[in-house]
Amino acid sequence: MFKKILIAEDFQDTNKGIVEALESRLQIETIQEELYCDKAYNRFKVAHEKGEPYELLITDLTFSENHVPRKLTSGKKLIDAVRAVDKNIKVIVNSMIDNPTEINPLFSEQEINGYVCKGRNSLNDLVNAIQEVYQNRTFVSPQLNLNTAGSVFEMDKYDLMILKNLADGFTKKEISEKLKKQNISPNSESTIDKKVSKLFDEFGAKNTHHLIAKLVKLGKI
Amino acid sequence: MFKKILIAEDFQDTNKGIVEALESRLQIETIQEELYCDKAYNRFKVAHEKGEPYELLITDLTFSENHVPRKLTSGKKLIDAVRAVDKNIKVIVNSMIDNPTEINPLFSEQEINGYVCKGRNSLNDLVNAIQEVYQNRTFVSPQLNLNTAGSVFEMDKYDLMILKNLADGFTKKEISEKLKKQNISPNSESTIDKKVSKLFDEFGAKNTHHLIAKLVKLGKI
DNA sequence: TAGTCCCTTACAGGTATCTGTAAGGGATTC
DNA sequence: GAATCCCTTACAGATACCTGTAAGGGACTA
Repeated sequence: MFKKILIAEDFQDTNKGIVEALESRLQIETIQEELYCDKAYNRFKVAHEKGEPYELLITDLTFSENHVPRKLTSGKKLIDAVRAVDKNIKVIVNSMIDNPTEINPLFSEQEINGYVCKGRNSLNDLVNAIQEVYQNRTFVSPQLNLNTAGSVFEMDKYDLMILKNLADGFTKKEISEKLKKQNISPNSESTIDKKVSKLFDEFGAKNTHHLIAKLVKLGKI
Repeated sequence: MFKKILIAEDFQDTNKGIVEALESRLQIETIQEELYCDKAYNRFKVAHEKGEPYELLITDLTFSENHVPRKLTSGKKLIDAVRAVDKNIKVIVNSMIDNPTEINPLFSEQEINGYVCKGRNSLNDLVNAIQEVYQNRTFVSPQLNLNTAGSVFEMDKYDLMILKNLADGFTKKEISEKLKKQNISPNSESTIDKKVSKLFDEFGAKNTHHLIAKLVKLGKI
């Protein structure tokens, strides 16, 4: 089993819950917790330089702001920083995000080893994840179905781009002109009209205001 | 000090972190944790009927869905249900929400006794909150400044209502008619036009799509 | 080759949004 | 009372959105 684990999680209650669970359920010599990405990174780096590196990083993705100035503002940045020093360190992300479009890039781009979605079973999932990752396997909380990322529930990139532009205040005419400049087709205002109207049906929206509000709430925009 | 405390929190790691902290820092005979509102309510009711009531409820506001069918779907509903049985039970809300417009009604309408905002100091805040509430005082996490609720950064209720209706797909004409039916003034389409246009400036939005997207992202709608 | 299907596009008409002007009313000040 | 300020409202014109129709083209099939 891992001998040294580093935990980065800004919610104090969650942080303590994880430490307590790991101490009681796994045989790990050193479990170190930090509330800030920067502090976690410093601790990791010092240990690495002393030749006593951490073998596993467990980190949240979002870290709230407060008065303390920060260099590393998110779990993603922490992972990048840590991997730049030690590209072999194992990483498990522990977050409340359950959107496959956000989680998949963590595996494909940042090559994390496990993803645990916070919830009613997350401590059990986390223990399982640690054991799986220790065996060089990846782990994903079972309630997540990452395979559905490209399924019928996912909007295609084109539709998403249109909606993002609308949400950013561009008119359909402006979007049409943008597309023409970039030689992206289709690009007529009429087609954009129709694409958006189709999304009304798919998402049960009455108009564009409604659709945008829904999609932002769903985290798709 | 309280003898019986009931905790409702759906994140297992957070849940355990709270229990562990309270057990180690406060002298409380019974600390009962539940992951579901319904289960928490049942446990509360049984204890009440047996004449061994819980004296304090600590609850989150949001509880994620899963396959388990639920009657009580949020902390707010749990509080209402519990207070309907025992109007004297003390309630502390422990949530990550930091928006005064959402928190203030908890005090004014649901008459909660304390609010702890999850974060890097939330376990310490929670311990303080329990001690304050035990002394019949209210407690709010110090990083929250609920007094700013009506300040320049907060939108007034009227504007918010208009934007919510727009985000729900109603046209300004429909909103105007709604207001007239409810005898709420002002209610002309023209005034609504102007209110929204003013918000464009305040929030740096180009049009209504942009404004709605921004406000949803800010959690105000 | 002809027929079919689907996507793209243009266009038109109706509706909704956005902006500006102007008129009226209440509150305050002088 | 008169002047001023602010808010509400009506109205008008320009722009943007939404829907429907129709024409054209590419892909596929018979």
